[in-house]
Amino acid sequence: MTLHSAGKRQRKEREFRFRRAEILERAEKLFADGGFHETTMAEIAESSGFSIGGLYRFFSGKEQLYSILVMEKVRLMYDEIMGAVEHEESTERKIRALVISHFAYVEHHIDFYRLLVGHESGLRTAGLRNLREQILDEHRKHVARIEGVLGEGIQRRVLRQLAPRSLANALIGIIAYYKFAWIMNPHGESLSEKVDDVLELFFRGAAPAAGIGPGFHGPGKERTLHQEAE
Amino acid sequence: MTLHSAGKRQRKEREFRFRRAEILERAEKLFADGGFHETTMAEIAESSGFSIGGLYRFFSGKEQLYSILVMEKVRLMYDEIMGAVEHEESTERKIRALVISHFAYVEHHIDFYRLLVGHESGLRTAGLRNLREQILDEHRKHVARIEGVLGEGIQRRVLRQLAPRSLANALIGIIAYYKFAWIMNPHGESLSEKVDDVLELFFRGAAPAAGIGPGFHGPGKERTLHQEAE
Amino acid sequence: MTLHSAGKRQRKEREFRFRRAEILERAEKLFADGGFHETTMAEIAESSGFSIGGLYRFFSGKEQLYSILVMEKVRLMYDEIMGAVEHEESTERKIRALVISHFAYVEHHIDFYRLLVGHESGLRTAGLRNLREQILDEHRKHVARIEGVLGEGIQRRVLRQLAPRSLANALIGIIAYYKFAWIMNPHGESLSEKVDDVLELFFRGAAPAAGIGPGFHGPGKERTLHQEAE
Amino acid sequence: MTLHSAGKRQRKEREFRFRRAEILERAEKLFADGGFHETTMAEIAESSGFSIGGLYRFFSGKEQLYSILVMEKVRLMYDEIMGAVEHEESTERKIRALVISHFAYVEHHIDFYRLLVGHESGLRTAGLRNLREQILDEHRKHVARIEGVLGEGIQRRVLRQLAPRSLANALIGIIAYYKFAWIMNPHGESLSEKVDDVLELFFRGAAPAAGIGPGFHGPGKERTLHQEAE
DNA sequence: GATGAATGAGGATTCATTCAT
DNA sequence: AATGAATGAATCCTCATTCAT
Repeated sequence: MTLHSAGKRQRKEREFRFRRAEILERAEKLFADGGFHETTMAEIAESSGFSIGGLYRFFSGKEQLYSILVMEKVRLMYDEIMGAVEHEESTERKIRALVISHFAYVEHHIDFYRLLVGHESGLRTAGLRNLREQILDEHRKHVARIEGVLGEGIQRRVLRQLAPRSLANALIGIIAYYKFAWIMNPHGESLSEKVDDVLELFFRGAAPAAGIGPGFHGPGKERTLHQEAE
Repeated sequence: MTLHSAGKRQRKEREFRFRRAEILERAEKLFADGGFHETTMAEIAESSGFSIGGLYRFFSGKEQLYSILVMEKVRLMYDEIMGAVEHEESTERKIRALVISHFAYVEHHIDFYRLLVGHESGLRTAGLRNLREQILDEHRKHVARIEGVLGEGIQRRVLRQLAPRSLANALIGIIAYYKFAWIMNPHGESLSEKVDDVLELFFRGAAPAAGIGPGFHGPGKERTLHQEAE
Repeated sequence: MTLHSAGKRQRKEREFRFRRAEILERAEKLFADGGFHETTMAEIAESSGFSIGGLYRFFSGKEQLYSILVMEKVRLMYDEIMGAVEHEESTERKIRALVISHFAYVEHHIDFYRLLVGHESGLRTAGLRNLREQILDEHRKHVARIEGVLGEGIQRRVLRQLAPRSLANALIGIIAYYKFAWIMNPHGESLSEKVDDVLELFFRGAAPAAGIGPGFHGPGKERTLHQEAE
Repeated sequence: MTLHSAGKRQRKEREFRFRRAEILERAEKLFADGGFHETTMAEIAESSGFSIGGLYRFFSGKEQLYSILVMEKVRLMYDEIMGAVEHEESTERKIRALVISHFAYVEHHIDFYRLLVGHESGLRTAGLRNLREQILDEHRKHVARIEGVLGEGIQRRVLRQLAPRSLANALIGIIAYYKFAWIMNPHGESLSEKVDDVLELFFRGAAPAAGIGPGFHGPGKERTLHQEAE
């Protein structure tokens, strides 16, 4: 009977998780469409096939539901992205994997991205202020890991001798804006096609290659900023 | 008497504008702290020294107040930024001016930036959906102007023969993320110091200059992506 | 100078009355269109060309304005109607004059009638409860005067030996409903054309004349109610 | 279980209707006392033993509550009245039944009558303008049915060859005013006692029967209007 | 006297959360 | 365990009235 109860409990447990996940999935869509305040517990209940009271068996309240939803997804997202990165060896392949997986994630989780982009970060209640901090923490960890990759690349002389933080800012910024632009505009083209674009710009920058063009000026700021003046 | 009344009306008019601006300023701070929904008209009234009813002489409602606040500031922001750009002649100075003025604007309008970053874009009501579209429109216009600058740079051979849109995405992305990172982190360092960082990364990219290092491979993707593998 | 001031005061007085009347006239239209609550002091001010504060020189508040408006008009109405009646000598001419002047008054004061018909009589505040009583009082006086006319008619054997109150109820009811029907329906036909209709029905009733038709049954209820059964 | 749930649902349904009716009943009293605007949702909630929010399970808002209240009652009223009429065969009995049931309805639904008499018909909002039209529509239907009865009476030679509309106006007018007078005055006497009064006046009019009195003049307006002058 | 800006009480409505069934 | 009816605090907005200018 111990075995039996154990099995029963396990099944219950599994079922519990399953239902919880289902609620989160439906809520994700609703929050993405309407934002936190515009979405009501009644709508979430309706949409997920539960009763209003039933939701409270899985979550202690609306804020917790929202926080858990966002945090779970944020962690999954960064894990998935960094997982792809860690499978690679060379710095360049890592960076390429980073861009690819970032883009793939948006493309496959549009609702979550819309939710995240539309997330009102200045929320006043304690629970949601906390959420904001947690999201930022995860983001910071993500940045740190990227800095690690880039720092390694610098040591390997694949990247220039700049502050890893600066390189990370640029890389993340370019990736983030491509994602934003894609989300905000009519999705004619796939984001995945832009991977090479991003890599090209991140690695080689916007200026024509040295030695080509009016003359060679050596690396550095001076060249970059005054080249045209000549 | 005409003169007298005219003067009076002008004074009233000026005072009206002044008070309205004052309300907006206070509201900006509150919205930045708490978001749209968490901020009440009563708080705005309290904070700006008006009665609740008084606010309605200046704005037809909370949504209008918020929308006007955001749109006025967004337009001012882009105008100020692009104004600085247009004073420059060379492409490189234009781009440098763009970065500088972007950064300066954030530094001088922290509250507004926090508001904009925390702006919940998934708001359901007609008025706020409209606001979202207007913000995006202004943003698109801004991007288009930057594309113009970059397109010119391409013609002048100061920038590589890439799609202006791609260059713009990269530049805006890097700028935006620097701003975001600065807003979100303890503001030890000034953002203005980072201008050269951004320019360096945007123009020259993350890879070491060609012709320096293990060998020269000519420009192009191949080099960029496989250099390390060698 | 006494004379002078007296003249001045008189002029002021006249002007005061004139302005007051003008306000009431404009307010009448607004109240007729929108009812008491839907009409704001600001609208009345706007419509009558006064400032909001200015209205309070003539009336101590909205309820008083409304009450005065209604009571003055109600009294004028009944006075005008009964004035026409009193000019007549014979009972029948008096009754005819009553109908005519009732109808004429509606036709010439549609706004006021709409106001009166739309008047919410169950108002809770002391001032408006009082108004309701006053209107009823005037109405009762009007009914009493009509009863007087009708009582006289009974004595003169021009009217049947019924209770004057009953005759009055019938007459007033018929008149009132004609007015109501006319106000509520597309005003194709003029109400004045209906005067003879009303008189015919009031005097002679709906049943065919005795002695004409299947047989004579003598006056009285029996005939009226069982005639058809035969 | 189907049976069980079905029973349960039915019980719920019945209870829902019951509570809804209870709210309407209490609201009727309050609206009758204070009119639409003076009555607050809080009062209705208090009076009917619900919480404020609870009312919104039954009605989508105050206007809907009011509209439903009025329309349901208006329809019931006319149905009940005309139901009594339709049970009769002869025109005279029909008319008598009409008067009786009109009077009975007022006597048994004083609150509703007060509400209807005090109903402010000039309400500005869309919902209440609509209500006004609906009330008028029902009234028009009622008038049309009465015209039908009277038209039939004309064909049966029980009523004079006048326009059915005119006869209807007179009958309805007399009935309505008796009701109004009764509602507005201290209710010493019962309205039902007045039925014969009304019928006598409607059928035979106010003038003495022809052939009785100073002389016989034959039927027609001339007699009616100039009799006294002779 | 005249103005109209300012006040703020008051009311309809929403919705997260609870809890009796 | 599950339900969903009930609660009532919280919020936006209106507008009669006042009063400084």
